[in-house]
Amino acid sequence: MDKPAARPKRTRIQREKRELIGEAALEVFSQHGFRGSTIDQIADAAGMSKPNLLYYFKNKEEIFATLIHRLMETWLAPLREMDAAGDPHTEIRSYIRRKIEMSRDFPRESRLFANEILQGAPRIFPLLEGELKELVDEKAAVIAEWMREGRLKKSDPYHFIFAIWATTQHYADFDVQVRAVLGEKRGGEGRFEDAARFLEGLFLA
Amino acid sequence: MDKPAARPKRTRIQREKRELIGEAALEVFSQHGFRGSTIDQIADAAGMSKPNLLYYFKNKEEIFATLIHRLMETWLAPLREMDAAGDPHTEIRSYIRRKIEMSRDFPRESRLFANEILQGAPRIFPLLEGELKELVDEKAAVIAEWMREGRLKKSDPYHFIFAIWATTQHYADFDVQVRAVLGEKRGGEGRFEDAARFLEGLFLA
DNA sequence: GCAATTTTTGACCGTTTGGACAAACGTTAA
DNA sequence: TTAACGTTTGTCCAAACGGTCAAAAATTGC
Repeated sequence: MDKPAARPKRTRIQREKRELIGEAALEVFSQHGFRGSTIDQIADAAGMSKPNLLYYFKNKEEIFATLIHRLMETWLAPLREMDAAGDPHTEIRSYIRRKIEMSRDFPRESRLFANEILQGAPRIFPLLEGELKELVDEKAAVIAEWMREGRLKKSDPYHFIFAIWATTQHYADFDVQVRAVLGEKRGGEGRFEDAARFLEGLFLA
Repeated sequence: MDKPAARPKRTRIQREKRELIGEAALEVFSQHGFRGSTIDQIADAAGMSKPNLLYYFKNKEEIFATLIHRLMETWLAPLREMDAAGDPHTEIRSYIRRKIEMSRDFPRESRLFANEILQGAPRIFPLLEGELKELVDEKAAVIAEWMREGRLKKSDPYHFIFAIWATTQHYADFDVQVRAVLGEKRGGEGRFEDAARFLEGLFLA
């Protein structure tokens, strides 16, 4: 209904190079934002010349759009996995764990996403209103049901989800600040484990 | 010890114009980030020409630096006000309230700050390690003491503070997303009040 | 082995941007 | 009135940037 999205047939090299460029672009974009990044920087990071890169992507905008759309899927996956038939505490705990793991393992993706939202989500607003809202509506209903059944402490399911997002992504997006405040001793690798434990206690009181 | 900071004597016009430029720069920088903003945009927003603006500020960097340093004070004020002698629940509740009010009333400041941290805090890292860390160390000790006395549910005081920061600032920084998900009905002005109530319940369980 | 196709490169272009500068304008106070 | 000082503007520049293009080089399919 939306778009046939006539999948362009790609050669092996095209697939590989687009992948390589995506990786390089993620590195650069997540550090400097869209406007702060240059095609030259990305080309450098990908080990190729600018015109060569532009042979694989029409322009800077298209690189960014491709990245962020791919990202959205990864990003929503953990929430999708939340199972209405499962045990509420187990489900919530797993969700928090997975989100913290994503902050630990994919901080660049998290920052790229944060950057886009901060700027007003110019490129993905339709997805927020559409796909994201639908998913959250669905899961909020699940949580609300759990609360009604007395299997989870009553509160606002939407703000409950927001709070999980905010706290878990904080450890990727505000990493510098977290490490600066925790200092040498507690700012090491263990901080994600500490965070996960704290958040489980907070949300599953 | 640090810098005599020989306060430059300014004329009335200089004070007024620098203020005007600061306001305009906040508007522009918070929307597009540092690299995404141009001096021309800021000059336009301030209703003056580019060379005129550069008569009041040496360069783009200095405008940004001035803004973000001024901002830090405002930002830390609510935490500073947390009183060790007060009632723990009242103090925490007030802190959350104040932070939510800041997200509602000064979203541009919040986004500017978030942007800076996201990029790795290139301009304010020393402040994070210094002033901010000291303040948090102090208040974390206060909270830890409250917990030891059994006047507040036990948890990690540092992550407790992080969680308050993350959740409250979320409503400024991720505003577009929050509104997109909540939709027409719940995404109106009332969302801050809803958030405040939810967060009080979450942190003061 | 060779022609067709895909990939890579260097040179180039128009625009945007941060910033410099000198000249003009306005204000103040002796 | 006038000299000194503060403010504003138009013009200009060099660098950075996004993107094009034609031609060279490499790869692929027969």
